Amino acid sequence: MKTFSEQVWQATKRIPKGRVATYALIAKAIKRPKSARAVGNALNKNPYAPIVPCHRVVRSDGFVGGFASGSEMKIKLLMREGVTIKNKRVASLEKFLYRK
DNA sequence: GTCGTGACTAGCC
DNA sequence: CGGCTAGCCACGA
Repeated sequence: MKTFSEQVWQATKRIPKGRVATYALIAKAIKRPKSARAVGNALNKNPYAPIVPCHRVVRSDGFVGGFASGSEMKIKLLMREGVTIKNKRVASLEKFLYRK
């Protein structure tokens, strides 16, 4: 058990390619269902940029919030992995949502 | 030890 | 349906 942030990064790393997860989902995965905000904070500071697929984490409404590297880049990456993005939002989020 | 901030969410109007 | 408000949490100053 390390810092909250590290748990977030680990949870994010296990997201399979072609799938996405929401901040709330990550928060729940690390036993902190109400820390969705803190989750976003952790990813923002994430020192494992190339290791942690933070681009696979979106908001609960499927909207691709802001990203350290730019939302546009993330969207491009997601689409490349097979995720459909529409107007900066994940189309059929439930379809691509990663469920444990 | 307290305050302010942010990649959030759900509820209300 | 769209916009706004309040509640949450972790972290740095």
